[in-house]
Amino acid sequence: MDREAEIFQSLADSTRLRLLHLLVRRGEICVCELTDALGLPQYNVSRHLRVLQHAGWLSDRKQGKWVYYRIKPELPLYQRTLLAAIAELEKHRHDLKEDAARARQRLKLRRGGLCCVGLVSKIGAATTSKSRNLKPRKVGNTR
Amino acid sequence: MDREAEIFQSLADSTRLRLLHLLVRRGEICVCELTDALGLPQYNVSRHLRVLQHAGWLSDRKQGKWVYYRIKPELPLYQRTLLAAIAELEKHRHDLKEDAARARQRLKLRRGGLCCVGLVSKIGAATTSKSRNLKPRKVGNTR
DNA sequence: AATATATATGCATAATAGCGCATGTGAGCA
DNA sequence: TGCTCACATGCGCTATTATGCATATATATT
Repeated sequence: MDREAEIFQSLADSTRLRLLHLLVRRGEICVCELTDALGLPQYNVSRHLRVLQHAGWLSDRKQGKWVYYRIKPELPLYQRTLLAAIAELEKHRHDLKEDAARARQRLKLRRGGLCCVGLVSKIGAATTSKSRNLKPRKVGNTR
Repeated sequence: MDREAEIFQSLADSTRLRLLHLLVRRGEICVCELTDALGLPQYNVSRHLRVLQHAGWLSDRKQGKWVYYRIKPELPLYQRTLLAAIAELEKHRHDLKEDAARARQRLKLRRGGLCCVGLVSKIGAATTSKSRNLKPRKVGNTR
């Protein structure tokens, strides 16, 4: 598969569209926030992020235990056009609005720019629960 | 796979990007013309066209033995934005320019709006050769 | 040093996609 | 009526992909 087909391939998955959509809307978001916003297992989110990054969409930044992802700045025009199409998708898909709402709530919990400092007792967020890789309980309805 | 992921999936293939690109540029084109422009076996082109049509990109029109495909008019905004991205791709991919050049030559041969009237002896076009489904000999260089 | 948390990944499996080949279908023409 | 041509499709094969589970890695924290 050539380069451009790979880029389109990276968009050919509902989870990845949801991730990109959130990153387009909200800027830099860490994995645990994305995991909570989407209500999917962490390993799942992590792997889809890797696909998106490999396709050239994302850059990441490690800070402490967390990894923040964002849309790579300076994308070629056709990729920015594709992102515009994804943003436009929100008008067709209610689930993207729900993702955005959950993300908004989750991002409120940041303290000093950090994504989840001492959240365990506060909200019982999925990724900070005791059991590892437990499918997080749904924050809202997930389609 | 939901609707939008299916639409992106339909773009995640090099052959389909080439087909869409030609249809965006040239309007209505019949299968044999597309087959010659791409230099691929007819059954291959036919199947990819079906995928694109199923994803909602194309409408077709039968005329005699031929089937003409074109981009469906009145696509939702985000799909038109996607087509804009595909058109923009030409600046990154030389092969799309080559497709366009071969298509231009092939479309010149139309007579009275028909795609290939009595072309057999004239150009020995791939799809009009004696043997069925023989891989067409290359019209130009095909990557 | 031991433990807990955030993230990534190896492995097995099931689902899917593309391709080549042969053949079916339907229209036009001799 | 039979043949040819344009197009479509069923079948078998192979390659790729998504997912769940378990676990590795790395960075705090105690």
